[in-house]
Formats: sequence, structure tokens, C-alpha cells
Amino acid sequence: MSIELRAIEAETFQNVEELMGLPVFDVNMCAEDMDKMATNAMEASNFLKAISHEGRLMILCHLASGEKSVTELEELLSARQAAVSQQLSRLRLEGLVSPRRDGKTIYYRLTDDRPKKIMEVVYDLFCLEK
Amino acid sequence: MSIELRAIEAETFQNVEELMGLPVFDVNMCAEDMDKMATNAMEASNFLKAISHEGRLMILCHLASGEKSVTELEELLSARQAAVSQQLSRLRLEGLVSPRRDGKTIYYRLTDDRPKKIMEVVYDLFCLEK
DNA sequence: TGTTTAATTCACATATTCATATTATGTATT
DNA sequence: AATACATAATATGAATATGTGAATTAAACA
Repeated sequence: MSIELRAIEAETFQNVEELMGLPVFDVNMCAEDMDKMATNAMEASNFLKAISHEGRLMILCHLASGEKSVTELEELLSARQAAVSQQLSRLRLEGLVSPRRDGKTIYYRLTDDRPKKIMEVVYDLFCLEK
Repeated sequence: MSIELRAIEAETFQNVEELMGLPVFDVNMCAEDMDKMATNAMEASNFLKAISHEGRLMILCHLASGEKSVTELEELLSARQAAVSQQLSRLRLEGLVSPRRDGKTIYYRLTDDRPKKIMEVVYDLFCLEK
């Protein structure tokens, strides 16, 4: 059976899923839009690599409820300052968090809601459905 | 300022976001539910590590439109057979894809819709919003 | 200025990931 | 059974990621 034939079957199956209210990829996606995915795959995988670290994931999670200082994160994660700082620097380079200096301490916050969007799903998958 | 005080401020800010219709973490999440996140952080980060690889991401993307054989994936990704097989084995161990043998060829499909749920967001973030 | 606290950066050791090559296994065909 | 083909499993080395402790920068304050 050709790839194309089964792709059509799959699309039909996706419509069924859609009728059932299950989450699906956009039906139109895996045709020409697949190119976009391929083009952006590296960028997307870099983003995912950035958040696929237990410590960094928890940092983002804690920052989701508001900005925190490095010391606070240090306590929240029970990790050494150097380690936390290095993970923050990785997230900073990736543009996911932004620092704000107030006197001696530096506060970090989420730069935008991209991490939140992913973490909502992650929380849904790993903290509720079980 | 204590962590607790700013947490309350942050929660208020989240409510504003919610009113504006922006996606937010569940307001109740970052209290006792934070524990769940910490407990499941390793599992979640393992999952994210599994999908945060350009090749594996594309495999999952292609499988989202229906099952494919290893040879088909080999062509779709323009990758060597050994490489595709190894990435499939990683995804298999992680439980994200399942094999089905039909004669000589083996077809792979997504085990459940967890990858889809994440990829919908990833697609949204990296293929539309720009 | 000297000291203290907060955070970053560096250098190193260890661990993990990845690509490639090689070998093994299962299935169909003859 | 013997062969060919598709896929899987294993081994190796290179590259990358991670945590640790020491050195460094920056701000506050006596």
C-alpha cells in the first residue's frame, strides 16, 4: 500500500477522532504544513531540549507562579547555587527567562508564555491523568 | 519580600491573564499541586528528552498522520536505516510508539496521544506564530 | 576602603547522547 | 535448507551535558 493511500485513511481516522472530541493534530497539517515542521524542527527540538531537564522544568514551573530570586530557586530545588545559576543561564540564552536586578539579588521571570503552554500539557499528562 | 507574599500577587496577576483569555497554568496548581510536579518531574523530563530530538520529533510528526514502515520513515527523514531504527528503538522503550509486523516490514504507530498533545502546542509555537 | 552577601563564570571530572559500523534476527522466496 | 531482504541489537568513539568547587564580579554597607 502506498504512503499516500494510507495517509488518506489516516486523515479519515483523524476526523473520527475529531468528532469524538479527542485532541488531534490539525487535519490539514501533515500535508504541505509538514514542511514547516521540518523547517522548524531544529528550533522546536532546541526549545524542548531546554525544558527537558528535571531542574530546568521545575524552575520554569516555579516561575509560572511569579518571579523568584536565584536564592529562592536554590531553596525550592534543593540545589547548589552554581548549578541553579547555570541552568538559569541556559534558559536565559534560550530566551525563556529574563533577569531583573534589585540591589544584590537578581529576580527571574518567564519571558513569555511559551513555557506555560507546554507545561500546562505536561502537567495534564503527568500530574493529573494517573 | 517573602515568597508567599509575591505568590499571592502572582496569583492575582494570573487571574488577570485568565480574564484576558490567555493560557495560564491552573491557578490552583502552584500550591500543593507543585508537589505532584516535583514528583513527576523526572518522568516528565524523560518524556520531553525523548521527543526533543530533531529526528525523533519528525518521526512522531509523521506518525501523527498514521502508521509508517521503517523504510518509509527512512525516506521521509532522508536518514540511514540504522539511525532511524535506533531512534525508533528509543521511542519504543519510552512507550511512545508501537510496532506491528506485517510480513517482512514493520509498521510503527503512536502508542497513545501524548506526543500529539505536545506536538499540537509545539506546532502552534514554532510553525504558526511567526 | 574593606567586608559581606548574591550571583555568575571557570575548570575539571563524570555521565549521557549520538552517529556510525557491525552483527544478529526474523520473514519470504526459491 | 539456502538465500535475500528488512529490521533490530550491540559496540565504539566523538560530542555534548551536568554537577562541583574555586575564582570572579557586583552591590550594599560599615
